[in-house]
Amino acid sequence: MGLRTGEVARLAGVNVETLRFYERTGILPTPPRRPSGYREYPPEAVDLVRFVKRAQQLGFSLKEIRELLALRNTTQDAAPAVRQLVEQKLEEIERKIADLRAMHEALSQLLCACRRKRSAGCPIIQSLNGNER
Amino acid sequence: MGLRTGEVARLAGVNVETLRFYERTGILPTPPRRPSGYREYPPEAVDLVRFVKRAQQLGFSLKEIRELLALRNTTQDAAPAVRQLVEQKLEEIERKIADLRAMHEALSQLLCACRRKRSAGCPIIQSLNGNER
DNA sequence: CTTGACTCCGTACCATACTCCAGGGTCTAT
DNA sequence: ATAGACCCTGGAGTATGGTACGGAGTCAAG
Repeated sequence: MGLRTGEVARLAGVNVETLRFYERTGILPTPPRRPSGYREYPPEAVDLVRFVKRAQQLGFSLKEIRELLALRNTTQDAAPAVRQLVEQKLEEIERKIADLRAMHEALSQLLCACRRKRSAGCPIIQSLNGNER
Repeated sequence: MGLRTGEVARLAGVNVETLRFYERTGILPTPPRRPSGYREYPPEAVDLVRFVKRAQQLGFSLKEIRELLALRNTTQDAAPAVRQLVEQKLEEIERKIADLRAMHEALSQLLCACRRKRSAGCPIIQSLNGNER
């Protein structure tokens, strides 16, 4: 009563080959197999794949996503190194949110046709123009 | 008194080749040239490249970024098609912000070690588990 | 017990976004 | 006037993230 590749793929909105690719590259854990060799995924596999897809849309690479996923198994008494990684990721996320907000603002401005005072530059570009990073 | 490729590249934190690549693929406008053939970039070119880099970190492809950049020249009386594109982008941005916030929440939870009641699943994965998109 | 849909594997191929030459010209400081 | 740092071009090469394919086995329904 596990899911087969085709079912997981359909439910998660990806190609079957993508599942194999994720397995090969360590994003997806290797699922148990039937005697026939067929993979039998637990239902959580679908959530996992959806997570990966969303995280990609947020600009995270598969490598980074692997790191994020590794944090799942972090015990409450996480090693300081892990805590540090999490803190770093939190900052990164905060930066992304700030950037997206600035971009949102710029686009809104553009939309509401509230033509700014002959602005000295394009608002869209200036939106993500924050000081060095 | 324009900037040369090396200067723009250094200031924007990219490779010189990347500038040429962006020019070839229509991300950067072709800059004026000296008689010698050397490119002379206006200072805004640096902002432009930085914008591209940031937008990429937010999960936008160069194709999408080209579209965003095209919106710069949108007049206040933008065609309805353009307005629609902007609205669409705004929604996309809102979704990304929501996803990032969820991710932030999940990671924070993990960090403060406030071990949840034997949660039925991993908070990180569940963070981006929102209903179909 | 066969048909049609599905799965397996390995390998090759693809698109995107760079990145690196080679072989040559330019610029400026000494 | 020449060294050393920089720029030019076209084209090949690389990394990432898949996608496609061929040949073979599996499985449920009729």
